[in-house]
Parts: sequence; C-alpha cells; structure tokens
Amino acid sequence: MRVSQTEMDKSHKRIVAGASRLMRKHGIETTSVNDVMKKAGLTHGGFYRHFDSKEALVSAALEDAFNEVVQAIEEFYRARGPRDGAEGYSQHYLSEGHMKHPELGCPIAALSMDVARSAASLKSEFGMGFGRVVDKFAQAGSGTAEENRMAALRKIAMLAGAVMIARASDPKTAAEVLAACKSA
Amino acid sequence: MRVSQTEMDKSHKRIVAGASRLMRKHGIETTSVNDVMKKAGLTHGGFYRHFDSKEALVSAALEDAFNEVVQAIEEFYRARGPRDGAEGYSQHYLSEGHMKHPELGCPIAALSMDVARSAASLKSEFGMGFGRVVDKFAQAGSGTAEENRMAALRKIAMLAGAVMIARASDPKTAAEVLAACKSA
DNA sequence: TGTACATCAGTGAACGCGCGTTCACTGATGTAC
DNA sequence: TGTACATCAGTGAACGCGCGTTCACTGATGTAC
Repeated sequence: MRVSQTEMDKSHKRIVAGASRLMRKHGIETTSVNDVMKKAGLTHGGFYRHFDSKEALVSAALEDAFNEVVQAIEEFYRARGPRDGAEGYSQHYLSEGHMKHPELGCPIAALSMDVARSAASLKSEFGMGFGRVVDKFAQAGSGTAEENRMAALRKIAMLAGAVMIARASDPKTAAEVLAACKSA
Repeated sequence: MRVSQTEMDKSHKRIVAGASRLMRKHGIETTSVNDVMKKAGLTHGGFYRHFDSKEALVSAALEDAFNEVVQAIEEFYRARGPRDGAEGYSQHYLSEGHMKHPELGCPIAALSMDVARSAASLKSEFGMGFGRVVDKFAQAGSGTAEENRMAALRKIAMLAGAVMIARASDPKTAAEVLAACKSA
C-alpha cells in the first residue's frame, strides 16, 4: 500500500545506498534490481516507482559512491590538514581493509571497468566524480596548480591500480603490491 | 560430425583466443559461451568437448592474455634493449590505441576487476601472470633486485590504473590522465 | 593397402533459472470540500 | 476538524529473453585386422 512521502524518501535513499554498496562489491551487471530491492527491504516490483530503469539507478549509485569518497578525503583533511591528510588517505586506500571491502571503498578501484563497458553518459558521470577526487588531492600539493594536478592524477592512478591488482591476486601478491605502493 | 585431431586443435586455439579477446572487451560474466563459440565459427553445444565448464575457459583465456603481454614486452626489449624497451612499452601502454582496444591489450587493465569477483583459483592464476609481467619489467631496472621489483610494482599499478580510469571516463578526462602518466 | 567398425567433434533442441521490465491490484496517504 | 475520494508506493505474478549446461544424434576420423 501507499506509504508517506517521508517513508518514500527513506526507501529511495536505502535503494541508492544499497545499490552503491552491492555494485561496488559484485559489479554493475552482476547486481540485479531484485538484489537491490531485497537489500532495501522491498520487493522488486516497486523499483520502477523510484527509477525509470536500472541504468538510472546505476547513475545514482555511482554518484553516491563518489560522494562518500570525497567526504572521506575531506574528513582526513579536517583531522590532519591537507598535507598529512592526503598521505593518511593514501595509506588508508592501500590498507588491507580497503582491499577487502570494496563495498565501502573507492568506486574508481571498484567500478571503473564496469563503467568502461557502459554508455557514454555513465562515463561522463564517472569522469566528473573522478575529477572531484583529483581536485581534492591536488589541494594537498605544494607546487603550481598544474604540477599538483599532474601529481594527483598519477597518484590516484597508482592507488586505484594497486588496489585493483591486489583484489584480483592471491594474498601474497596482493600484500606485495600494496606494500610497494605504500612506500611511494 | 567428427573432425580430425589437427582441426580440433585449431578449434581449441580459436576458442581460447576468441574468448581472451571477447572477455577483455566485454568482461568475463558478460561474455557468454555462445558468444565465444560463434566467434570461433562453431555452435555452443560443442563447447563441452573442449572445456569442462565456462570457468575452465576463463582460466585458459586469462593465461592466453598474459602470454600476449609478456611476448609484447619481450618484443620491445628485443628491438630496443631493456631500458628503452620498458619505456617504449609504457608509452604504448598509455596510448590511445591501447585505451580504445582492450581486446588486444593488457589483462590487468581489462580483467582484474572481474577476476577480483571470481574464485581463489583464478586469482592465483592472475597473481602468477601479474608476477611474470612484474619480473619482465624489473629486468629493465638499474638498482638492486629489491628496488627494481618495488619500482616495477608501482609502475605497473600506475599504468593499469591510468588505462582503466581512461576507459571509464569521458574523452577529455581520459586524455588528461594518460598524458599525466606518460610524463612520469 | 583395404575393409569393418568404434570413437567422438560438432550440431541443435531442450532443461531450469534469473534477468529487466510490466501490470493489475491493495490500501494508506494526501487533498478538496 | 471531519468526510469522501483520488492518488500512488509497494506487492507479487507474469512477460520474453539469454544464460550455462545436457543430451540424442550425425557422420567423418582413426584404428584393428
């Protein structure tokens, strides 16, 4: 039966947050609308009261994941200042916790391959989210704006690559690649 | 009807090579046995004369892709020596061609996220293939064995991360991240 | 080398299953008076 | 504030479709004599 506007808003947030986590963990194509609705405590039929299609959900879930990352970086900056904060975030990024829990972590390391196989509109959104992360990282640099941006791009590429490789490898190889990048 | 041993060997190679390309392009889960058999000029029913399961095919396809990469690096080393060869391979890795054609490129950048969601046995195989690439890269270093290995691990993480991000982004962002990593 | 026959690579229909999406229905919510 | 009624969030069955896998069948290949 019909629920109140307030309840519907809560449902919407649960759907998006759940989708964001499920997709980071299991992948976009391999997370079904049914999985997402079950996680939100609803049944699959009601999904289309919230989104026009699965594609629209993916877009919202990706945005949600990037928001989480930017907030996490800001939290580090607030607690330790930009310089130490960026270093702290990098170490956290390369931690065993982040490696083992993609559902709570960076969508670059968790979803870029799935986005690469998707429509141009989703790539635009990914590019924008990625750009926000680059901007945040570049803030911590001490050179020119151009130098800081280039350094941030290279750093994020290495971080995301390392975590992705670690997740795809046996435990020994995983630990090795993370350790090598921690001392960069 | 039955074909000769020679023909069957050729079929087998076509199946593996086709699967390796299709999976690098479209992903492991999103490449069907039917797609692979069609690409090999066969029908899906015959697949199980070649492999026990799709999982076994994935394993063979991944190995095939890593063989291609190692051969490509060796080709660069042969033509230009280890030092210039490693640099040349890195530039090639970050090229628009590699970005746009995952089906002919590195399985680290193309398949790691899919492997991360797969069984431990596939991760072991990925770790071994990755290790072979690291070894090849480390050969080009000029420090101690340990230094060269660490540098190779960081370098490959950045290369794979950059290409993966570029593929997931809009063209402008893609060009920016590749350019930043080229001048590393 | 020639013949009889067992083997098996490849075909195409069929299986149960989960996918994204649609839809008739229910009944609490929100609104008009 | 109370009542009558339109709206619509959520339910659960159903749709067509493609998935991995199985299987009876075909007929060329490979082998035993």
